[in-house]
Amino acid sequence: MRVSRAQAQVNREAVINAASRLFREHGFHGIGLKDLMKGAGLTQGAFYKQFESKEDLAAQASRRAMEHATRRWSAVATGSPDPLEAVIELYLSLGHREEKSDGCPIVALGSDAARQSEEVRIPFQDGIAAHLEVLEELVPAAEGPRNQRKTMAMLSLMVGAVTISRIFRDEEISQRFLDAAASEVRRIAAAQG
Amino acid sequence: MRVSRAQAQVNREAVINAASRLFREHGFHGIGLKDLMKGAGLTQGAFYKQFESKEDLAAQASRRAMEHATRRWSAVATGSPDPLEAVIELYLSLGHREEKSDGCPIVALGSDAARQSEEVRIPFQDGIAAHLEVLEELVPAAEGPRNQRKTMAMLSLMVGAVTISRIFRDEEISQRFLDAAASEVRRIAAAQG
DNA sequence: ATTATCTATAGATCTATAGATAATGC
DNA sequence: ATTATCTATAGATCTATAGATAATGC
Repeated sequence: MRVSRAQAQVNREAVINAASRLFREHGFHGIGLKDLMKGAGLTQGAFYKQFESKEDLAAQASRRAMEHATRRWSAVATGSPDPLEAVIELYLSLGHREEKSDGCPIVALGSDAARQSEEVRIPFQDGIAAHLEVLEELVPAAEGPRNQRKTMAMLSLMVGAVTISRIFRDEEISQRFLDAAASEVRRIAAAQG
Repeated sequence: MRVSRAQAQVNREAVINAASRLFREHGFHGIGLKDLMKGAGLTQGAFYKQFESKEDLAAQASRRAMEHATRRWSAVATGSPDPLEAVIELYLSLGHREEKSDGCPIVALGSDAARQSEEVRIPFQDGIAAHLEVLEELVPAAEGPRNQRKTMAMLSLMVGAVTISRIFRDEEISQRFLDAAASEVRRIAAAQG
C-alpha cells in the first residue's frame, strides 16, 4: 500500500489540483474530504498524511487556482497583438461564465473567501495583486497611482460582471453584462484623466 | 406550546429576517437549521411547519435581503441632493465592507448564488434587476440600451470592488479598491458616448 | 379538533483519528 | 524500521421526521 516518496509527492499534487477545481465547482463547504480525495483517485484515509486540515488544503488549492489563473492571463496577453483585448475576450466571455471549475477563483469563491481565515485569504490576496500586475502592463499611459486605480477598477468590474452573469441562466442577459463590462474596461484602460 | 396564527406569522417573518442576516454572514452552507431557528428564538423542530426545506428558506431569505438592499439604495438616493453620490458613498465605503451580515447580498452570497437552484437564484435575479432600475434613474443622458449598458457596468464594478475589498484585511488596500471603483462609477455615469 | 412548537431521534455526512497492511528506504 | 495508503470508526453535526404537549380556533 505504501508508495514511493516521489509517487506520494505526485499524489499530493494531484489532490491539490483536483481540489482547486472541486472547490471552485462546489464551494469550500460544498464538498467533503472523501470526494476531494476521490478526485485524485485516493481514499479519505490518506488525507492527513498529506495535509494538516481541510483548511490547509483549501489554502493550497486556492493558491494553485490563483496562480493558474494569473498564468492564463499572461499567456493570452503575450500571445496576442492586442493583449488587453485578448484578456477581455478570455475573461468576459460566455465560455468563462460556463467553465465554473476552471475559471477565475475570485468569481467562484470570492464571497466565501472573505469569510475564511488568513491562511486561505492570503493566496487570494497574492493572486489579486498578481492579476493587477498583469493588467498594469496592458494599460498605456503613465505609471503610478493613476494606473493602479485603473487596474483595480478594471479587475473589480470584470469579477463583478462574471459573478453576476453566472447568477442568470438566460444567455442574453449574461451576455449583456459581459459586453457592458468589456466596453467599460476598454474605456477605463484608454482614458486620459 | 402552540401560538396564535398571528404569532406564528410573526415568528415566520422573524426566521426569514434572521436567516437573511445569518446566511450573508456565514454563507448558505455555513449555518444550520438549528442556529437559523435560534436566531429567531425558536427551536429546530418548528422549522418544517414554516418552510418546505432549507432551500425554501434560503430563497425567502435571499428575496428579503435583496429587497432590503434595493430599498436602502432608493432611500439614500431620494434623501440626497446628489443621489448617485449618496449611493456610491453608501456602497463603496469601509462601513459596507465591514457590515457583512447587513450588506449587499450579491457581495455576501454571489459566488454561492450562482451554484444554487433556480428557486434561490430567481430572488437574486429580481434583486439585480431592481438595483439596475434604481441606478437607471441616477444616470443622466438618454434612455435605452446605452444607459442599460452603463448601469450594468456600474453594478458589476461596485459588487466586484466590495467583494475584493473584503478579502483584504488591510484597510488601506480595501480603501484603494473602493476609491478606484467610486471614481470609475462616476465616470461611467457621466460619460457621453 | 387542530396545530405551532417542543424534545427526541433517525439516518446521512462531515472532519479527524486509529490501526492494519504492504511497500519503500536505509 | 519507516511510512503512504487503506479500511474502519469516533464524535460531531446536518437535514428531516416523529410524537408529545399545550394552546388556539371553531
